[in-house]
Amino acid sequence: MAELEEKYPPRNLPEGAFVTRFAPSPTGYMHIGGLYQALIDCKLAQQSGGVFMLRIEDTDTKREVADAVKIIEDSMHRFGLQYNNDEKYGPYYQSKRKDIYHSVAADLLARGLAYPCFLTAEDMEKIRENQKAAGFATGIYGEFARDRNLTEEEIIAHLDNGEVPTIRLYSMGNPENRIFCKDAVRGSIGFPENNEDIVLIKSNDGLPTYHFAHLCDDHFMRTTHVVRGEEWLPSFPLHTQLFRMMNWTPPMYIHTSTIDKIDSETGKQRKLSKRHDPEANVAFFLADGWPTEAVLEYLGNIAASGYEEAKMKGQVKSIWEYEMRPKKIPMSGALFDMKKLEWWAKEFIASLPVEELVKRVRDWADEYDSQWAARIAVNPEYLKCILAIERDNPKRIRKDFITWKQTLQEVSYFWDDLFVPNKEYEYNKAVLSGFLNTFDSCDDKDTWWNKIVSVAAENGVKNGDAAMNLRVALTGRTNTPDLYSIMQVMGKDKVINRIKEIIQ
RNA sequence: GGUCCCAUCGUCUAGCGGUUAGGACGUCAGAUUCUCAUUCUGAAAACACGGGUUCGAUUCCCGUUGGGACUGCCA
Repeated sequence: MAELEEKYPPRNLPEGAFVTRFAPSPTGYMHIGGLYQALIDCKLAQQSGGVFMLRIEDTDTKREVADAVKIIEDSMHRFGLQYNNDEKYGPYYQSKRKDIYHSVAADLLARGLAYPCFLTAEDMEKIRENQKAAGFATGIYGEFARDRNLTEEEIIAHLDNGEVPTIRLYSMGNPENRIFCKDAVRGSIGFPENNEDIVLIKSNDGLPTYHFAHLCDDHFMRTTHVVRGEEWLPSFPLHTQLFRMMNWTPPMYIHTSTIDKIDSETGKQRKLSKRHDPEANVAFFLADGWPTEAVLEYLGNIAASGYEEAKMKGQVKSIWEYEMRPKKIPMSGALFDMKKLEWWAKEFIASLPVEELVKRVRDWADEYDSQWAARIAVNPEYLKCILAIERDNPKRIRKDFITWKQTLQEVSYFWDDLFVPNKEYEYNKAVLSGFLNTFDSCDDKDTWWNKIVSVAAENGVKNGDAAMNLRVALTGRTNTPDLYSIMQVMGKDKVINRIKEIIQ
C-alpha cells in the first residue's frame, strides 16, 4: 500500500484545481448523456487549471464491444474535449490495473475487511428467491453471507476443490445507522448504512467491480471531483464507507441528472435510450451533420444555464469562456429539446464566414455522403457562391441552415441532377416569356427588378406574382432566398433553360 | 415492496422570505421584404396540492401526489 501511495503521489497542482475524469465502459456507442458528463468534466478541469482524464472502464468483458474505445476517443476529439492522460497516473484501462486492485484487496483481506466467497451463481439465485419470498431485501448480507466466517481449513478445502472465490467486502455497516454523503449539488444526503457484502473482485476474470475500481482508481489517480450519473446515488453510501475503510479522503461528487425525452407510446418521461432513440447516440449528430459546437453549447447551457444570456450579451464567445459552477448544475432531468438545439445550430452556422461554412459542409460530405462530395468536387467555387447568398450583411444573414446535410438539401436545386421542376404550380407563361425576352444576366439588381415590374404591368399581375413565377420556374420552390442573387449564381444558361422548359 | 433523488410558463431555466415571478427556445400577432429566412415590436404562457413556521411564503419544515433512479460476480 505504501508503495502505491508513493507511486501515485498527490498531484502538484495549484489550489482549487479540479482533477476530473470521464469513465465510460466500452460497451457500444457514445451516449449523449456521456457527452454531457464529459463536457462537465472537461470544463471544470479546464477552467480551474486542473487535469481531465479519460479512463476506460473495461471490467465487464462480456459486454465489451470491439471498436467502442475508438468511438469514444473519436467522439472526444471531434467535440474538442481534450483529455490529458499523464502516464504517471496510468494506465487508463482498468483491465490493466489489476495489480492495484489486488494489492488493495490483499490489504483488506489482511485486515479482515474482505473475505473469499465461494457462493455460486445458483447458490445466490436460490438465496435471492428465498429472500423475495420472505419479503427481505435481496443481497448477500448478515446471515445470508454464508462464507463470511470460513475457517482457514474450509477455505483451503474449497480451493483444493478447484473453486475460484470472489473477494467480498466484509461489511461493517448497519442499516439501523444513517450515513451522510456529500454531493456538490444536492448537499448532504442521508442513507441507511450499507450492509451488503458486495463483490470487490470477480471470480471469473479477477477484475474488480465498479465500486471497487472507483475506490482504487479515483484515489490513486487523485481525482478531486467525480462527475457521474444520478444512477449512482443508491450506491453512494457504499462508496463513502469504502473510502472510510481505507482512511482515504473521498473525492467531491457531482451526480448529474439524466437527459430525457417523452416516450411516444407511454407519454411518460424517461431517459434517452440507446435502443429506441437515435438521438441518444452521439454518432447520429455527426452523421446528420450537426455542428459539434452547437451540440456542445446546447449541452453546456443545460449544465451552466447562464451561458446563453452571457453569450447573447457578448460577454463570452463560447462555452469555454463561461464559468461553470458545480453547485449550479441542475439536478432534475432535462428533456432533450431538438428545437432549441436547432436554434443553437442556426445561430452557429450563421456566425460562420462563407469559406468556413463551405469547408465544414465539404468535410461532412467527404465523410458521410460520397455523391455530394463528388458533386461539390466538380466545382467547389459554385458551392461557395451559393452559400454566400444572403451572407453579405452581417445583420441579415439567413438562418435556415441547421446541419451540413440539410444545408446541401436546402440548396440542391442549384444542381440540374437534383433540380425538381414544380409541376403543380400554375405558371403564367406570358409573364415568363415576357421576362425571358428582356432578360440580361448583366443587369444590376435595380434594372432587373424594373424589368419584372414592367412585365407584371404588361400582364396585369402583381409584382410579387411575377417574381413568384420566376422563382418557382427556376427553383421549383415557393420559398427561397433573394431571387436576384440566385439568378446571378445560377448563371445565364441555367436561367434561360429552366424558363424555356416551363414555357414549352 | 424497500431506499434515495427530483418538482417555477409547452421546454430549458433565473430566483436563494417582501419581485409587476426575469430570460431563452417554441407558439401567436403586427411591421419590414419579390416569397422564405432574417431583423424589429408586441402578446399569450408557470411557482403540483395540503398543512405548518412567519407580520409575510415560489423560497424554510412536514405530508400528499406526480415523475425518476437503484434494488446483478453491469457499469
